[in-house]
Amino acid sequence: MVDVKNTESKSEAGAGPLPHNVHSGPHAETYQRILNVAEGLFAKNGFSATSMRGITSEAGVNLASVNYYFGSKENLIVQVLSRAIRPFNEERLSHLNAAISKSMPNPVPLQEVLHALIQPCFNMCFDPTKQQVFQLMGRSLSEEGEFIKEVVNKEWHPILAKFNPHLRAALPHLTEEEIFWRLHFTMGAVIHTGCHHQQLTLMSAGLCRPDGARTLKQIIDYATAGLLAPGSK
Amino acid sequence: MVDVKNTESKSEAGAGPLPHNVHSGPHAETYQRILNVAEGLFAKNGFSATSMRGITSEAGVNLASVNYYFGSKENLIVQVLSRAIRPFNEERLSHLNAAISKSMPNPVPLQEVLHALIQPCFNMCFDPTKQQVFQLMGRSLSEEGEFIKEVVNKEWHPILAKFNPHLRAALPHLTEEEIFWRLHFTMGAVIHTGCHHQQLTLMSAGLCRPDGARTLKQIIDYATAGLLAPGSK
DNA sequence: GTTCGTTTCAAACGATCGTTTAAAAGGAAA
DNA sequence: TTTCCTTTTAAACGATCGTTTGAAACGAAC
Repeated sequence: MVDVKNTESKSEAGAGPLPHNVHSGPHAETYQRILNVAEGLFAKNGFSATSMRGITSEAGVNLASVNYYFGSKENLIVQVLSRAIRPFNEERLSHLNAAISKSMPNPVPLQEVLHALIQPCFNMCFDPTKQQVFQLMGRSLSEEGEFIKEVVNKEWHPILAKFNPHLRAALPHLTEEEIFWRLHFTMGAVIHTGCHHQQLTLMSAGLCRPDGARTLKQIIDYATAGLLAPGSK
Repeated sequence: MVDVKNTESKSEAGAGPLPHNVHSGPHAETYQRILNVAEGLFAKNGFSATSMRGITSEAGVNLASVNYYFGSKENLIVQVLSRAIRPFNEERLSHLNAAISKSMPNPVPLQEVLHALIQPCFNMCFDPTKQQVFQLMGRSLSEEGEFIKEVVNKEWHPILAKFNPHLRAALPHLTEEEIFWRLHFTMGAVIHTGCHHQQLTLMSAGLCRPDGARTLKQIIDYATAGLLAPGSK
């Protein structure tokens, strides 16, 4: 048996999604199955309300498998979050790079910067096979446990660094501080809409029936105007 | 002993904050102490991560007191939420009514409608003695348990009904559907900012140091422009 | 077939959960 | 003081929690 206790419990998880254990062979199936089921249950019910027994029974694996592969529930949460966020942020970056190439040598239009930032959100949260991932991210901001926010912030930071200069170029009338404010508002609108769009349907008595394309257009129109509003500069 | 089991467990909680038990006398102290402590712990750690033992020990009351006065943890959550939301929404309405009187017979300017809707949020979440309440409301949208969302929606509905005609009057260029979309975006920005403003400080590396007044001005500028953006009408 | 490292398994660990119970304590009315 | 109802209390209920254990099952190497 592999000794799992020598590994740091507060594991920094190293550079990426590396499993808690060194494992090779057919185990990959169990490992991945746990990740997939955990992602769905965490998204649906929250972290603390999801039990390891709920995960393992739905995944059809033994209860001890989670601690065998991930060491602890806390580390499982970190792995689930990291895996969920990564491809999502990669899509943002590839959209932005495409927009940069297309606009070269001119600055990227604001709408296209916003599109690259936001489109992956709604592409995800209206896809029945992936919507749980976005719910998961929205939930992770409100959930107890500081280590959860750390994961989200760690993944968000390089995205911000890449988008920031293009926002500054597109919004020369704003101070850097104002850009941060309005970007924060925009992300709030995106996250809230992505996670709670059923509330919009409810509030409008069915008048608004959000889907990916319509939601994207509506929020880009709104955010573009909000960001372009006069600043103090 | 009062028989508590004949009362409906899935209690609709009647018309308001009425306690689970009919009680009169000095008990009010225990009852209120539970509500106050529960509010703080729910806000800080979430509903399912907060235990009854944690509540009662911090409140200095007996463990059984919660079930005696509230019947169940679920009903305690409902009571805490309802009590927290009510004065907050009353402040919104009184601000709106003041703005109506001032503008009479002209329509209320959009900025003032937004001010009435938003100001109580930031008045609350930057007040150290009340900030937990807003965190609680933001959390309640993401938390497991459908009954939680029901409470929030029930309290939100009359607010929407009262504000809606003034939004329509101030935004004649938008369809009703578009107004709902953009109002939803605005509330997303408000809730996200109110609940996670420390993330803004982090993201801006300390450049943005939100306080009630500054946050209010920034978000009203942003949301006004977003709502006034051209529509499809 | 035997060996050895990996993975799975059933079972149990101690801890904590929300809730219930029956008795004790308290306090006003008689 | 006695009565009656309200409130508080300590203790226990069964259930579930995350985690650990040691043995069984598996699969390649020899």
